[in-house]
Amino acid sequence: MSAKLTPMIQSCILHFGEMGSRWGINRTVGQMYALLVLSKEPLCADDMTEALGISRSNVSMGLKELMSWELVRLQHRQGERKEFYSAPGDVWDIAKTLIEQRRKREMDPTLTTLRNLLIETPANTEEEYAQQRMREMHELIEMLTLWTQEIQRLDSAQLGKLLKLGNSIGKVLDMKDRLLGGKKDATK
Amino acid sequence: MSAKLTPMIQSCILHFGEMGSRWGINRTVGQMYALLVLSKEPLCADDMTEALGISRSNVSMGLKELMSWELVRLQHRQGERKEFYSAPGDVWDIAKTLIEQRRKREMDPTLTTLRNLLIETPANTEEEYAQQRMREMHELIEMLTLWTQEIQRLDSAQLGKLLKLGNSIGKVLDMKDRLLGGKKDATK
DNA sequence: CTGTAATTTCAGAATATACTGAAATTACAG
DNA sequence: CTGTAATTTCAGTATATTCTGAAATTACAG
Repeated sequence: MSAKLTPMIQSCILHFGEMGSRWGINRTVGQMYALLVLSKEPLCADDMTEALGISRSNVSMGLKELMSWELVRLQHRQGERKEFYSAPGDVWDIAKTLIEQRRKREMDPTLTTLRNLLIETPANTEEEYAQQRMREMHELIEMLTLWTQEIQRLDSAQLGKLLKLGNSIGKVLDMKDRLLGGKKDATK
Repeated sequence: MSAKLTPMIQSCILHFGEMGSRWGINRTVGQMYALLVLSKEPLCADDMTEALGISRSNVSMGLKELMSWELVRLQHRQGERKEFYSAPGDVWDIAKTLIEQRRKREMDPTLTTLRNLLIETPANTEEEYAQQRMREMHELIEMLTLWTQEIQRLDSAQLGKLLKLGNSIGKVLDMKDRLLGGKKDATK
């Protein structure tokens, strides 16, 4: 990581690099994305090469990865071949994309696998039990999937209000409790 | 992966092994956990060694990992040195633990880092902009943290009702919209 | 205590992942 | 078209992770 990044920005980039490896994306890709998010202006591949001190080809592969996650916007400039990249201006958009992509990569394949195993007829008691567990997992993951879909509908203006209200999630869940026929009546 | 697992159970275990590597836990640990979840009876380390065809020491390290995630229960039997392991009987308990642990590993360190960077005084315009993004990220992650805490309060009985109602999450969010002063009135 | 059946640790081997530089390809200004 | 400035690909290398077997440690039945 070489030129012209201030210590503060460097620290942040390094941290997201480390975190990146705990998510599916690797360290370098994490760093690249942090760099993009923290930059006001779109960056070209060479900017990233220089800022992070990694090879040009590594940047190219990282960008490909970020594109496949739909986390970056591509921009051209008049009369220039060079391509410029930027992250969405709204962090909630970024978060929603991450949630959506992770759902696709982590939940969808599992739902498919479980469904296929659940249509088989259990051969013995063990399989009966195992299928029961699979059924529960399937049900749960399907619900989480629904959940993530609903989240996609929340735009950042709504989210902003939510934030302003403090812990209103708690209130929403309390409301849900009533909705679900908790012991108390609907007027609290 | 050797003895006595039926094809159906094998497939499921292999799948969760693959998925495991997309989460923080590695393939073997994923397989071990699937095996535990699908088994009615608690298993000892040797059972896992045999069922998955991996070394005894690998099982030992995997169990250590699963213990650190608090995903397994440890049981002893009268007059035996051997230890037996099992997964919680309720998949929602498992999911809640996963959510909680991932929060600890993925969000908490980031919140700390961001907080530390945000108390610094920006040295120039770039840092000002960068700090603004960091502030937004911090706010968002803090909210997600609150969210996960609320989720911990949901017990599986409540979740069961939720499932029965179909897509009631949508309804809950609609209700939230109204709560947040969406444009429409509260009667839909 | 003591013997032994169990678990844990750890250095080295196997495997998988990430990174690089050089060569191939592509896009477009002129 | 053509030349060139850019991006992409990929084989080889470097690095990191996972797995193993052997040795060390631990727990407890007797």
